[in-house]
Amino acid sequence: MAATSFSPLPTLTTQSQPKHNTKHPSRTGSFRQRKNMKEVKQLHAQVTKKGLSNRRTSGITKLISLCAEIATPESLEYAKKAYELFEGDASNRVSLHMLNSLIRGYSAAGFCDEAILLYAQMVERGVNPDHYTFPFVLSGCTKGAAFLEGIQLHGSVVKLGLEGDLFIQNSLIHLYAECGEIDFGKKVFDKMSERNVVSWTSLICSCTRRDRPEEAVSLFFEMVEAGIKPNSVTLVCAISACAKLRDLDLGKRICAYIGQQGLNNTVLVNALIHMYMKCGATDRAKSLFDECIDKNLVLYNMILSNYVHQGMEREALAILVEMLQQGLQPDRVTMLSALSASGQSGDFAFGRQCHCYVMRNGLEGWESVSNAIIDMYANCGKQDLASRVFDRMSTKSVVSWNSLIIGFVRNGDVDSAWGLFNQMPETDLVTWNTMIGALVQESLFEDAIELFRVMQSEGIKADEVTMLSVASACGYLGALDLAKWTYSYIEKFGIPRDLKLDTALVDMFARCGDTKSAMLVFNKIQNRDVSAWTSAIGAMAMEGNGIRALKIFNEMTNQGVKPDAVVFVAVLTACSHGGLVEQGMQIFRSMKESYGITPQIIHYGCMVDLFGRAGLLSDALDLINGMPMEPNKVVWGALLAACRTQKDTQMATYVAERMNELAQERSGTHVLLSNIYASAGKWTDVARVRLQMKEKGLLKVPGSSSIEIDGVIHEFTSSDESHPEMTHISQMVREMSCRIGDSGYVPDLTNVLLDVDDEEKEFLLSRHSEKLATAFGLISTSPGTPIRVVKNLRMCSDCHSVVKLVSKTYGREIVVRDNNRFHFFRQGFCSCNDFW
DNA sequence: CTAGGGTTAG
Repeated sequence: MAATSFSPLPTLTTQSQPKHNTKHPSRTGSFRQRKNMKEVKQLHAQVTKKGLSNRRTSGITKLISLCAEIATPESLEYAKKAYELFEGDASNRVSLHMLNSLIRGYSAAGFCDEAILLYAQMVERGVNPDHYTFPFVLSGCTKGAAFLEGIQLHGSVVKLGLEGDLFIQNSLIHLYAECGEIDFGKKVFDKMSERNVVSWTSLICSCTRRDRPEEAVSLFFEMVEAGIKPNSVTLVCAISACAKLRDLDLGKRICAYIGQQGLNNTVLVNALIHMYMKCGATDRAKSLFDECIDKNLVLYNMILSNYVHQGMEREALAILVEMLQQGLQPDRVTMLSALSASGQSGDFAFGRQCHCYVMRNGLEGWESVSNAIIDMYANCGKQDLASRVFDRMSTKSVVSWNSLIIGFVRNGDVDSAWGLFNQMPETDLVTWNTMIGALVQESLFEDAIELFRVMQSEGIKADEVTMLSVASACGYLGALDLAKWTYSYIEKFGIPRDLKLDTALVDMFARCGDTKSAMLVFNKIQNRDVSAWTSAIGAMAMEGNGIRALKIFNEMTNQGVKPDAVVFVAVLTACSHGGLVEQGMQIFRSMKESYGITPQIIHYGCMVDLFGRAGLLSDALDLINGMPMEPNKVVWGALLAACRTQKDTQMATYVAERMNELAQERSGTHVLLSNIYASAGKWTDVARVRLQMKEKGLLKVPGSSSIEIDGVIHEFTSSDESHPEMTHISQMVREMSCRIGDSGYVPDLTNVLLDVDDEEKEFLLSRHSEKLATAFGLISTSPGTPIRVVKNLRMCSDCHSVVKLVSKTYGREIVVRDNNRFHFFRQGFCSCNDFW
């Protein structure tokens, strides 16, 4: 009797995606696959013809086996149809063989669910799986990380008395370990009476892949000690563990086991080259690469991604051209690098070509490729195209959402990013880091801290990227208590401190006026780069300690660290605040002469400031007139500020006229600059640019001062009455004026830039935000406590005199941070010696 | 007919 086989067989729906990055469900397929499909079609035609039943059966078996090997959705469709043609008893050995092959095919293609479904249907029909079935179906589970199904299958293995089978045990080890349950795998491993090289390799490989490379390496040596000889697969796993550890010496020790087999294994050579590249042994990697006779796609992809990671887009393009000349067809991994390179270099034309290639070759079904396209468009400033790609994606994960919101943030549209953030079905650490960073970028520092608190309450663990944003927010708020809390948070939760975070911490303490802590952190930094040195020099500049800033700068150059344009801004600012005119001029000259750095407009701005603060207005003007570029608002602004302190109205008028002649500066260039910083993760610099924009009036912002009381930040803007304690504060301001008036204080009305009568001027002056904040500080803290105020603009001379007198009259230490430096007031004197 | 390997987006 011709019993039909059980049906239905699993149907591949369009949503069905391989669970693991295996073979791609390509529309075109490779040459090899096309050739095989031809054979499949021939076999299929033979099989569908009527003929002798036993001949058909062997044809079907052969067909299914071939299709399983090809393992593409198309070939699997054929395999399924072929099985339906089988007319024998579903439970006989031949049928079992066919079903095993089918499961093997689905597993190999990464269709985990279908493999499991086939297995289930097999059992349902009373067909007993054998010792071939389990390795096949378990391999599918491994690719789909189907842990629970794996446990069930493990149970069936035991029930069928197959738990002693070496192949099945090895499959189970691998399954558990790949699901992140390495200890489950180890349990199986420990119970084995006999272990072969595959057993060990499975464990080693999983440790490497699950980010436990140290364990992988120690297992490798354990295995060698147990007398098992590593084969090329073992070596590949161990070597990639070394690549992850960036440990060249360990890598070399493992290479000793390569032995006579030499380097005739492509995968091994690829792994070695990768390891050398990751460990920084570029020359060794390059020579191995050049010696390679059969450079394959994976090798090219590897080199390509390495170049892209290092920001070497030109070299990346050269590699891409070379691989095309070799006749290799770029795959999705290639495209990930190519798209990332186009984004990095902002090459929209090339990026679009990449997008077209992806569409032509049906690679857009891979989510990672579509995400990379979103990144590319966002990096090229084409956020609308990025959104369109996002909208068209059939499946999108949290990564896709992240890519889109990061694009909005990068393109300066934080509102849209925020809107999406609230809509996201799922968030992860990157999402939160992006949004916190976005708020810092927008100079919404308190909101950034608040969002960080929300993130904690959601149970998401912060990492070094989070803390980078939080630290720079604390720094800009000048909130010392918050800064200290942030520092201990990092210590308490063992958040890894990389160079970037250390630098941000130096900056944070410096901006909170705690130079001691800043330098303590700085002194412990190993391998300081120029940014780290810059933050220390910046700390000195903020104190007005020009001498020490210069000392640190010299120390840096003596240690062989090459100065960049940014560090000179810090050094020149320090000279300016310290009144070191001669030294400043010398440094400025040395930029070009000794370091080959052409001064940019920002450096000229510093010099104008330097001359201006020292009262050398005509020198400042000469410098401006001799500048190789057109002076901008910043340069003129520095001189104007100097005119104000020097009370040189004639020159002030001249400067004001020049400023009015300037075309309205477009904020576009600033957004651009802040985006450049944002893309480099330099949130501190981003915030600085944003603040500069505000100060330059590109975004109009009134003078404001803030003070932190018990972890809460109170902000005052001039003449703002909204604070709940305003009545008390007003009383206090009046009291302050009276008491310091007795010590001879006379308001300096030239600080009011409005044309109003003197009484009104005096009132406006008394409402300057730093006075309000100081008054609030006096009310809210117990006698003797230092008061710390942060002001967003330069302190006016009247407030400066008032705070000096208040510090004496009330016996308080008062610290005011203005937009570029600190003033420490004590006993009627200020650390700046009235020069700022 | 069975198990283990190299590249992979924010």
